Parts: sequence; structure tokens; C-alpha cells
Amino acid sequence: MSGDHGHHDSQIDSGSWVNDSHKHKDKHKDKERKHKDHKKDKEREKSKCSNSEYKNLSEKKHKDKVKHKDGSLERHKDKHRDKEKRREDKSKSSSVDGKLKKEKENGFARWELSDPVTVEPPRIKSELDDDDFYPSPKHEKSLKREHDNDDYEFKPKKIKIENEKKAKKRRQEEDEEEDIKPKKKTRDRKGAGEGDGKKKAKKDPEEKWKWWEEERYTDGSKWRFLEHKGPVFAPPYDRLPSNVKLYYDGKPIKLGAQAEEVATFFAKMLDHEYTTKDIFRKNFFKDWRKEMTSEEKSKISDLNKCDFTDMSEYFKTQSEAKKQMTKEEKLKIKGENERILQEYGFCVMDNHKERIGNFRIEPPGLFRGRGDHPKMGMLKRRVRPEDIIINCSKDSTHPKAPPGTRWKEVRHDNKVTWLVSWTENIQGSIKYIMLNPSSRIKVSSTAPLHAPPGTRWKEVRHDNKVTWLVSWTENIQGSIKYIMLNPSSRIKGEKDWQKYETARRLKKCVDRLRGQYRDDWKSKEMRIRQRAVALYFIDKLALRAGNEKEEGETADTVGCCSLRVEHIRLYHEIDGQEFVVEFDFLGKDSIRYYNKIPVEKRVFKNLQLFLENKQPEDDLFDRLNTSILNKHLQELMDGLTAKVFRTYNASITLQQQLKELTCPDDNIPAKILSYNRANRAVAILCNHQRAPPKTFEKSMQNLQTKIDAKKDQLFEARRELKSAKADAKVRRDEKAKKAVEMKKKAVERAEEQLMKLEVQATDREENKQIALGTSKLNYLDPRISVAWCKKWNVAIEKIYNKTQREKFAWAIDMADDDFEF
DNA sequence: AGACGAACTTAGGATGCGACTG
DNA sequence: CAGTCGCATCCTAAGTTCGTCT
Repeated sequence: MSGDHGHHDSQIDSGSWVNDSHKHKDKHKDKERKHKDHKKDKEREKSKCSNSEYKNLSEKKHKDKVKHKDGSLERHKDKHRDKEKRREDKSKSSSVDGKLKKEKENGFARWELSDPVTVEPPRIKSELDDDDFYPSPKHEKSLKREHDNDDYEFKPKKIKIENEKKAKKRRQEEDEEEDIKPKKKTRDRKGAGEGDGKKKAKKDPEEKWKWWEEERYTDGSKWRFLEHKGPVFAPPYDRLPSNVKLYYDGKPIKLGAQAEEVATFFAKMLDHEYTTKDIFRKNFFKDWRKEMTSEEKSKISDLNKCDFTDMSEYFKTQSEAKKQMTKEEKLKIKGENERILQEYGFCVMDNHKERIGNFRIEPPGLFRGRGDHPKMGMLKRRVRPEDIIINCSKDSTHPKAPPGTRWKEVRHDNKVTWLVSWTENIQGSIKYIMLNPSSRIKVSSTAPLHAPPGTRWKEVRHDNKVTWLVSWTENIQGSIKYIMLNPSSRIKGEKDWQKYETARRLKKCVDRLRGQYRDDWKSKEMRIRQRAVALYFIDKLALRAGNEKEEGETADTVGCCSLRVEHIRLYHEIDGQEFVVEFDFLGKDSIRYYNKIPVEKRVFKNLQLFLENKQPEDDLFDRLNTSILNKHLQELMDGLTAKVFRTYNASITLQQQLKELTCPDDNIPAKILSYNRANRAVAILCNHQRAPPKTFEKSMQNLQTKIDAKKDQLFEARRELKSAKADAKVRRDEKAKKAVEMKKKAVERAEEQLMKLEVQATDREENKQIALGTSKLNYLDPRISVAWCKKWNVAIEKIYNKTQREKFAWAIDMADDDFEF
């Protein structure tokens, strides 16, 4: 049986693929099974140190990275739709009524304004009735997509005490779900003295907020309070100096501001091979002409006669000059950036200041799609305030300073409770406006949010069912772009955690599902067979779902459900293997997927059937699409979709590979190499490739030089040790003994350093065309890595850099060394 | 049931920047 | 102290999924 499974070793180990009798879709039953199911994983402790397993993985699946082959099929270019028109004016969506209030505030008292000072009141939420606001339990029940446990309920602090019992129950269940693991020590450890870790105020402002110890919203809302400063716009266009010109047919032309700006976009890309491509040039020229005055238009009719080199040179000089700037100048720019970050880079969401992910609006420029993109070269328009939709809570509107005046300062300090302060002139003491102690509401920071002078937003809405702060519609594809929070934020973290919990639930029923789709290979119905074979590919090869795409609008790429006949080849026998399928197609980002794998006979026969009477450009799975597939998966397990398989298989493979590759006796660098190899196995599975770094060869050489030098040094050190020993034999005094010790240490040090370098070289070589980052960031349950680090005493910093540690703070805090995915 | 739109995750490449080196 | 190198961060395109509308 195991021979059938190509490179995907993890699956062999994590359970049989053979049918088991569980066919029912009842999730309650599922729960009962929970305990038994994954104990078996435990016993596979081995001290086997060979890397053969890893090698298997990487060798069997060799791929090339080739972006977009040419000659894509014309049939994909007929439909053209006017999307933009339809999208226009859809934005009048209902705003969620915002009798908003705060809760979950880690113990801050809820206050109300103490006296109605005549100063324009800052946004303080008025009295509200909680009953309206918090969803009733029934309501909550009906919501899906919560974290994995069924009756998770959010309750505001205030009524929390009454619900303590429920919460306890919930927690118990959570732990049960995680079964084999002992109670979460981490939580207890940290929570000690904090009484559930929830009620106490954050006395120490440095202490990081542990959102994962709090309860989640279950009413579908994403936040109660949201305030931010809006986006940072791209700097306005700066005209070229008058001596820098475009040359047309050898003659200089001074362009108007609009056409000039677009011309500079092209000039800046002149060195890029993009600008030599026909489609790029055609698209660019068409859009450029739209920006020209009629006079310019009549003069400039052939892009080939345009000479941008003068402009291009100018920009090169500019960037050179920028590099040559003095330290002070650079420091000044850095300071300014920091100021902007502090002002716009954070928002307040539910009483916590959180980092925003991308607070800058994308600047205008020429669109560069990936692969053979039909729209490459088109002008990406400048985004104006009138294009922007702001999302925030109703009660977050800013206090504007009276006309013609401004506040001394607007501060965003959510560590203090005052709203307004000033220094009085008698004692020079600071006066405050604060909240009324009886208030149940606490107000967070104030932030003026207005469109730049003379402009206005397209819309301001208050929708707490979504997580974005700012959105606009982009003009190339007509799609919506968003400003959202940073991965370290609660809102992203919770979702991430939930994703892995869903994958862990899949782990528990994956055997049943595999059994089912194997059965379905025999189905009388074509659509069922197709579904089952597609699912098999998604599971075994970690393919993406593969939605249909609008033809001619984007590069021609496919995923599982959208595979075409031309993307696979069948071999009855090849390279001594039977029933081999060869995949060759462009996937997401036009990254080539190439793989040759043996499949089971039944799959092979099915594929032959699917191919009958079809043209190369026909769909392989003509009775299937992602919607059908996902609907089916949803019936098999709550929350299951095609992409959960990728997450599951990635994470289980990491766990598996770590077990196999980690040698207890290895030193730290060798352990890290093992980790990277396990990570690499996943990256190979998920087909995460990268272009070999331009400096790869050189950097390998440098490393080799270092290794050689270290070898010499070691040789020398050994020689010295020898002579010191000899010397000690003769002299037999303390000093000589000490010298021997010293030399011994030196040898050891050199040995270790050499080893480290060699390991580094191996690692880098193996990593030439493989990108580890994507899987690490998006597919591998961080708790697996954290547990591994704890188990083998490897510092977490060796595995995750600062940003990653921020993103995975939840996992680092909660996972113990015995965590099992 | 299929088209469409919105929201959110996943992705590789470009750019920035700090540490190291010569 | 300039130049190099490698990693971190930024950027934004390209996916998936889900809900709504027809």
C-alpha cells in the first residue's frame, strides 16, 4: 500500500488510506471519536537520524521554475465584460447601527463623562442597553465559523461572572478537544495571580495583550469600537526639471503634467525587460495617450519613436544622490517615516492599539501582473480621497478643532484615561477632562479622521462585520483593495488560530474522508468520480482548489478543479513505475507545477475515462468546480474546504518530518538544519518556489572560502594543541597544563565553527530554488515549531524572526513541548 | 445553479536596512 | 568609512471562500 503514495510520506504514517466504516456526516459522532483517533501518532518516537525520508520527498518531485510558457490557448480570450460599470455604486451598504460600547477591556472600569464640560465632547459613547447589543444565546448558536468548539459564547465582562460556569465548561471542552495534552500549563503559569487572566487591568503598559486568553465574538461581529486616522496617500506628482525631456523622433518634447507623470512610470522601468514586451507596450501606450492633451496626442503616435533615456538617466542620478545623502539627512527621513508610522500606522480596536498592516495607499504606476498577464503595462490610476471608503465605528468621529485653530497636540495614548488636558497658567499644573466614575464605558484615544483639505471621502461606513479600515476600487481589474490590520493583531491572530484548529479537526476525520473518496472512485456517477479523483489530488498533492477565472482578464493559470486535458499526461508504465500521471501546468502566480507520480490503478482508469473524447483545451473535470467540491466537503466536516487540506497536509508533514529528522544528540546548528529540512519538505509539497537569488553562486563561493579558511585554522589549532601537549609532558607545570587546556578549547571552538559553516552551506544549497517563508507563515501550525523548540531547547529566535514572533505570539505563549498537531 | 461581488488569505519579488568586512 | 551581503520588511497581485442576487 505504501508504495502507492509517492512522495507523500506523511500520509502513510498518519493513518491508513483504506476505507473505514465511518460514513456518517454527523459531527456529534465525530466528537465521540475524538479521543481514540490520534493517540497512535504518539508512538513513533525514533532516534533515526537518516535523512532518507527527506531525500525521498525532495527527489521524487523535481520541478523547474518556469514562468508562463508561451502559446496559451486563444479560446481563453473571448469574453470581455464590463465589470466596472456593474460595480459602480454598489457601495451604499447598510451601516451597522452603532450603539457601540466597550468591553473586554482587561479590567478597566467603564466610565462615563463626569461632567458635561462645555468643551465639544469627545466621542464618548452614550448609555446603551446591553441587551440590545449583545446577541442572545440563540442567536449565537446559529452562527457558524467560530472557533472549533461548539458553544463558545462571548459575554461582556459585566455579565461575565454569571457566565463563569459556562466559560469553564467551554474551556474544559477545548482541552478535551486537544485531548492527549495535559492541561495548558502556559495559561496557568501566566495567568497565576491574575484570576483567569482576564479581569485585571494591564498595570504594566509594556505587557503584551494576550487576546488569546480572552473570549471571542460569536455574533459575527469583528469589533465593537474602531478608530483610525485613515490612509496615507501617495505623495503628489513632482514635475521634472525643465531640462529633462522626452524625445520623440529625436526631438525634445515637454509634456504636460499628466502625460509627463505617466511617462516617468515608463522611464523608471526602462531597464526592466517588461518594457520590451508587446502587450506591455501596447497597453501602456493606449493608457498613456488617454492622459495626453490633444496636442500631445497628435504629436505622439508611435511608442517606438519615444526616447525615455533622458528621463531614465535623471532618475538614476536621483537615486544615486539619495544614496549619497549625509547621515543627518537620512536620519531626518527616517524620523519622518517613523512619525507617519506612529500617526497612521496604528488604530484602536476594542480598547487596544493595534498595528495596521498597510496604511499607505498604493501609488500610481504601471501594472505588472505575474506571468503572461494580458493587462501588463496598463496605467494604475492615482487613488484620491473621493475613491476611499472609510470604515470605523460610529462613535469614533473625531473632534475637529474650531475653524482656523488647531489643537496643541492630538495624542493616541491608550494607557491613560483622560480625554483632554491643558496646562493652567497659575501653578503650571496639568488639568484634565476625564470620565465619570459611574460610567461603564471607557473611551479610547481620539483621532481626527478627515479627508485632506478640499476633498472628501467617497463614503464613511460603520460595519463591524468586516475587519478592514479603508477600501477603494482599483482600476485594472476593478477589484477592491483594503487596508487591514497587521498579522500580530487580535483580529488576524484569532483567524489564524482558528484555521489551524480546523485543520486539526480534519486530522481527526481524514481517514474516514479518504476511505470515502476511494469508494467514490467506483461510483456510477461521473460527477462523483471526478469529485473523488480531484479530492485525491488535493489531498495527496496539496493542489489548490482551482476556481474558474475570467478568460482574457488574467494570466492563464489553473488549480485542481480547473485542470485541463493538456495539463496531464498518463503513462501506463514509465521509469519502472506503473500508472504514472505527469502534471505540468502553471499555478498561482504563474509558478510552474511539474510532478510525475504513480497513482492507484483505479485513479488511472478514471483519468483515462475523463480524457475520452476531449480536446487538449477541455476541462479534465468537466462535471466539477470548486463550489461543488466545497459544498461536498462542507457536508463531510463542518468548516471543511479544499484549502484546509493544504494546511493540514503541510502541518502534519512538518510534525512528521521533525520527528524523523531530529537527532537528540545533534548540536543546535544541526537541529536547526533538521528543522529547515522539515520545513523544506513542506515547501516542496506546496510547490513554494523562488527564483534562485541573483547572488547565489557568489554567496556559495564566499561561504566555501570561509569553510576552507576555517579548516586551515582548525588544522593549525590541532597542531598547536599537539605541541602544547608535548610541551606539558616535559615541563609538567601548571602553566603548561593550562596551555593545553587553552589549545583544546581552541580546537573545539574551531570544530564547532566549521561544523556550523558546513551545515549552513548544505542548508543554503538545498534551498536554492525553494522558498521556506510562505509555508512557515501560512501553512505550518506555529505550535508545532514552538513545541519542537521547547522540546529540544532551541531558542525560538532561531526559528522565528521578530515579525514572525509577533504574529505567532499566541502559539509561543500557549504551546508546550508536548503539543501535538 | 450560476454569476457576481466582497472579504480575506496566500504569494513571490522588490526594496530597505543593518551588520559585517575590507 | 564605504561597500557588500543577507535577511527583514514592504508591496501588491493572485488566489479561495462565502453570501447574495437572479
